[in-house]
Formats: sequence, C-alpha cells, structure tokens
Amino acid sequence: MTTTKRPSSAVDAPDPPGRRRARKGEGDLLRDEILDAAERLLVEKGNKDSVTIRGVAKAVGVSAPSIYLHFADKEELLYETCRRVFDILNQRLMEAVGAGEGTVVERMIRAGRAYIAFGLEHPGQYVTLFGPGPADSAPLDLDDSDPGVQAFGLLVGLLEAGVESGELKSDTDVIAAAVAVWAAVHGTVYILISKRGIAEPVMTIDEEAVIETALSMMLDGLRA
Amino acid sequence: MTTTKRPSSAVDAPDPPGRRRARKGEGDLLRDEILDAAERLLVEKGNKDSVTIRGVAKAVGVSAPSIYLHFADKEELLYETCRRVFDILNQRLMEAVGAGEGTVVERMIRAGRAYIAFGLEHPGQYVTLFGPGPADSAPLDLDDSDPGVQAFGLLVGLLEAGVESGELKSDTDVIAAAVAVWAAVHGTVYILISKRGIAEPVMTIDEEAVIETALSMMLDGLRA
DNA sequence: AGCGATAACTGATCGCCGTTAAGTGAACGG
DNA sequence: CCGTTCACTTAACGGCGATCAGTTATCGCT
Repeated sequence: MTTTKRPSSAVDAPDPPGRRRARKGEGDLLRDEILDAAERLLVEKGNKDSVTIRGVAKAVGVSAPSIYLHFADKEELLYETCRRVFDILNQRLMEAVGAGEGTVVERMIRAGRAYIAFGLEHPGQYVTLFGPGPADSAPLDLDDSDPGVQAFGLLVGLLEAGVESGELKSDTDVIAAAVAVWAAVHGTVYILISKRGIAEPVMTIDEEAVIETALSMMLDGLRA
Repeated sequence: MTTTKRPSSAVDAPDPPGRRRARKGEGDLLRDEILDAAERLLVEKGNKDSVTIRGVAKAVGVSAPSIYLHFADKEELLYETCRRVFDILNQRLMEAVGAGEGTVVERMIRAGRAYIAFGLEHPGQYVTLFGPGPADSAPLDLDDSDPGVQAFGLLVGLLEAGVESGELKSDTDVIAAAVAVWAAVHGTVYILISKRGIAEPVMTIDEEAVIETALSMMLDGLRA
C-alpha cells in the first residue's frame, strides 16, 4: 500500500486506472462510462468477440462483476452500445429523406447512400448489431423504439408514397419490396465491410462504383 | 476400470463413445470424421460459436487435442467444413446457369434463385462462411479453387455475356455490377436467415415474395 | 458525532473455452 | 524381437462469461 490511495487528489488521473466510487444516487454514471468504453473498444477491435467484459471493466477502471450491476449479460451490453449509434443512423436517414424534398426515387437514393455510408463508417457496430447472434436468441420482442423498426417503417412509408404517386410500379408489394431494398443495401454494406483489407478476389473494388450501381440498379427496377 | 475396455467387442457401438484407433496409414480417416461431426453440429446449433472443439471431439469419440493433428485451429476446421458444402453450391449454380439455356437475364434469375435457396437451406454454414470473421483475419489469399472466387467468376462471365449481347446496359461496369448483384442476393439470404423465427417487426414476411421482388428488381435495373 | 441501512463495488471462484506440451501405446519395418 | 513412427491421450495454461458472498463508502437520522 504505498501508492494506492485516492480519497483525495483524484482529479489529475482521467479515469481508467483508479475510479472514484459514485455517490449514493449516482450509480447510473457508471453505466454510461461502461457504454462509452465498450463503444471505444468495439470500434478499435472491430469485432465483438474481441471485446471482453473484463476488458471493458479494466478500461473503465472497475472490476468485471460491476458490469453486471448495469447489464444483464454481454449481449445486452453490446446491444445497448450499438443501439446508441443506430439512433444516429435514424436521424441521418430522416434528414436524407425529409430535407431537400425531390421525388421519391431521389429521396430513396439519398437514404440509401446515407445508410451505406453510415454502415461503412461504423463497421464494428454494424456487424455486431446485424451480424449473427446466438442461435437461441430470444424472440427479441422489438418495439417501436427499436431503431431497426423505425428505419424499416420509414422505408415502407417511402415506398407507399412512391406507389401512390405513380412513381413506382403500381403492383408493388411494399412490404416485400422494403425487405428486398433493405437486403440490397445491407448486403452492400456487409460485403464492402468484409472485403475491406483482404486480398481482392479478382481486382480492387471501387467502392463508389459498387454503391452507385447497387442503388441505381435497385431503383430502376422499382420504377414504373 | 469396470466397463472401459474395448480391444475386442467394438462393433456394436457405432462410433461416438469409443473409437477404434486408425491403422498406420489411415490417419486421414479421422479428418473426415471430424469434418462430418463439425458439419452436423454446425447445422444443429446454427451458430459457429456454439460449435466447440471439445464438442466436435466428443461427437467423434476422440480427445480434443486430436483435432489439432488435422486442423491448425478452429477457424480452419470451420472453413473446411463450410467449404465442402459450398462446392455443392457452385455445382448448383453452374447447373442453373448452364442448363436450359435461355437469355442471360433468365439464367441470372435461375442462378439467383438457386443461390438464395441454397443459403436458406444451409444457414449455419452460410453465416459461418460469410459472417464476420476475426478482425485480424489474415489477408486470406484465396486462389481459384475457392468456391467464392469461382462463383464470382461465373457471375462476372454472365454479366459480360449480357453486355456483349446487348441484353444489359452497355455502359455497365461488370465488376461493380457483379459485386452489387452479389450483395443484393447475399443480403436477401442474410436477412431472411436472421429474421427466421424472430418476432416479425411489422408483419409476417413472405419469403417467396421477397425473393422474387429482389431478383426482378435487380435485373430490371440491369436490363438495357 | 455516531450509527444502522443501503447503494456501489470487489475478490474469489465456477465451469467452459481454445490451445499447447509432454507422454503413451499400438502398429509396422527390419 | 526391437526400435521407430504414427495415432492418439492426459494434463495443464491462460482467458473467457458469469455468479456469489462479502466489503466499503455514503447516506438519513438521531
């Protein structure tokens, strides 16, 4: 016990090694610190399996079991971590769709570009949230606050508007089309993420060209 | 040591618990048994993290370290496991493309349907092979024997034929288009797999409708 | 100022994992 | 019959997610 004491003089060290215990009503402070650390580690490691409960705890400057005071298990921690950034995605999607107006097709293109760009900016969170979860994963009763549900609703609304205005094929099954469109942009994000930095199978992939091809392909196919 | 002996009388038990040691030149027998067991477990668990080296070893009736006599690590074991089934996919794709002839668009639709159907039939292997690997994953120098490279080459060839025959837009960047098409079918498979058996976000998804919508959307967008 | 209650957090431990090192015994060639 | 070699095992390491039984700091209250 030579150096380990911190009742006073605790403002210089930022946080990680020694952390001041939260005061009585402020237990939730730790929750946010945990989420921040988990997000930082997820971005840096790029892979959810490389983010460990123990690692997050050490980054926060706390013991591993403390995590469980705020999250039921690792899955919940990661979900909440990614959820925060996906709320930002929804914001961006709504901006892309709402601002500048234009035709439905133009708005969909903008939204698609925003979605893909966002996914490529946050690959760790993207594959964590949309990647394969445990096979036994609970029915995952998602409500309207779930960012995925919101984004899907936005897409369905857009397609409905397009059909109604005659801009899109009138016999479109909007639900099926929404899933198909989502699948196409999702696949684009996923493949571009996966292929980042691996030996190119045939040649270097021009990301921009792929994105624009995918988007125009999709929408030409939907147009009336 | 009451019941544990097996020098003789070893024909009744099939394999799992006690396994006859292979003879001198037949060490590779175990390799195939391991692959079979790994495939079985992967199909049954649906998730690569639920397939453990120890579990595979027990299923074969062998000790865990024996796996490492035939595979460098778990990743290699899983890769080889999935590779076997993806060779079958390539076969099916070539049948779909080659047989019955027809226009390029027709052949692409058949291939797309075959790809998606295959992915949905083998979800465990699909997400294992195409899902997120470790972030540090080696450049993965894939050669022409890799099923992914072969399938991609098939797709590129098809697109080139379509452009040449005037069936597809003449200004198509075939590489970018191939990636985009692959992304779209991949995304469709991935999303339909992920959404299997979870509480539907908006309503029940009609898989057939999604598949047909995705395929026609794609190809209408590519057509001249 | 002192004290019991309670919120916030820790140390020790469990059972599992992937992986490695060292050893054992059966099958073969000579 | 013997030594080598192949096929495999036992034991163990370090790290993982998770649990449980404490421990300590802060609070309201007298």
